[in-house]
Amino acid sequence: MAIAFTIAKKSKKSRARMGVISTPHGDVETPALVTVATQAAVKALTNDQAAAAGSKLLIANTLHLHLKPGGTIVKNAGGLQEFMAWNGPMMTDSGGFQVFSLGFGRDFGMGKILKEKSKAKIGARAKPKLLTIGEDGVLFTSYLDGKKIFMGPKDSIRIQEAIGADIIFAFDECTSPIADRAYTIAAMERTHRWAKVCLDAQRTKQALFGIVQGGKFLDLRRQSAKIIGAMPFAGFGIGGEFGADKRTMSVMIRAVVNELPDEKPRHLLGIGHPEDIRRIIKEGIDTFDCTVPTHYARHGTAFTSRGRIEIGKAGYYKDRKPLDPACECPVCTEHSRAYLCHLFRAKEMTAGTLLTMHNLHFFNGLVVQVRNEIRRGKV
RNA sequence: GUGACCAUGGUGCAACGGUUAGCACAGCGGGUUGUGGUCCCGUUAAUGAGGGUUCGAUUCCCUCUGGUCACC
Repeated sequence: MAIAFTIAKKSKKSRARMGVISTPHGDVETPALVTVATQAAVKALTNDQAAAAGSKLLIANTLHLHLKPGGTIVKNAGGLQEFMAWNGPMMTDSGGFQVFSLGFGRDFGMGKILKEKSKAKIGARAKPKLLTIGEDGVLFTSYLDGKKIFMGPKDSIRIQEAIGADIIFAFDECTSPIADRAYTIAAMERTHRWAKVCLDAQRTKQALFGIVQGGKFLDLRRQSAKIIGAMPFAGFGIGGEFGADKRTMSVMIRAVVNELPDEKPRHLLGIGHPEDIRRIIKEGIDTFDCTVPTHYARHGTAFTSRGRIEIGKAGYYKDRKPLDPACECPVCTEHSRAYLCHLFRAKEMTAGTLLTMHNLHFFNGLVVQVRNEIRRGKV
């Protein structure tokens, strides 16, 4: 394996642990937030800005980079890190989430976490329009030019090998939150078969993580974790949805973590609102990625120690305080809410940049705080 | 001074002699958890003033007020 995972301390109060993931591109202290850089860029930021905000480990996306510019371009540029000049560790997500997000997600305007009000309209047997899922993989319709793109587990691994991140993920099917038990079982079992194909296909020394599925069904989650956890992966991702509320999420993660080998890193895919961070770390999650700090920033939401701020509200025109008086990030030390409000309403790109810098600083700070609490035996 | 054209939410436009006057932006509220890079949903808000024709006028006519353009 090209990465090593060292656990420095296990909590006595929870399943939390702290440690270090060592990669050819440097070390990452865990627990860690993985900053999303889908298209080989943290949207709105330069690499230096992302690093200054405390981001150590980035995750790019295989399907997106495959569509543009293509794995070969990245490979010929010297690999992902060389290509984007990021001097640190990186992951690539396999494209499995896009089976959902470009399918059901797009067709029904749905996130992977189901909100009560969207439930009614969608038939349980509805099929996404832009893709077809088969035993060997998924036929995507490119959102860029309408071309049909086939991607199966072997293709995803080939592409991730070309892209060359330190940690790569098995190709899975992220099911929609409305999927019924029968469909979830079929998709889960297919994901398990694909996991085996990914392991067999791999030719590089990159760390390959398997992905646990099983949707909102606790027994399926256990089953999936047991099967995937027994495979010789370097680490594990936990994907899909986790039920209706935060407590259910904890229960599901706990059930999965209990089945996974203790000595290998566990990555929670796509979860991480501020209020989730301590909760998921306590269940034994080592790394997690989330678009919330960056995505919300570009839509005008700043996260602060005192809650969310919608910086576009006209009232902030007159507010000369920083976003978060308790924050020491460059945005909070230099800029007022009034200025940020103006930038956002004037649609200046800088608004997205500054809010992203702040949000990442805030989220990374929360993780550091929890890490320190583990160190001091408080979590 | 004369003539033409115009006057519709905060702004820019649309509509028709007939029940709830449409759209965009702005405003306000909400959403956005393995990112399709400024998005999605909801909501507030208007026929310049006065008279006339008509069953009924934002629409047609007159006057006034205000504006734009042209001419003297």
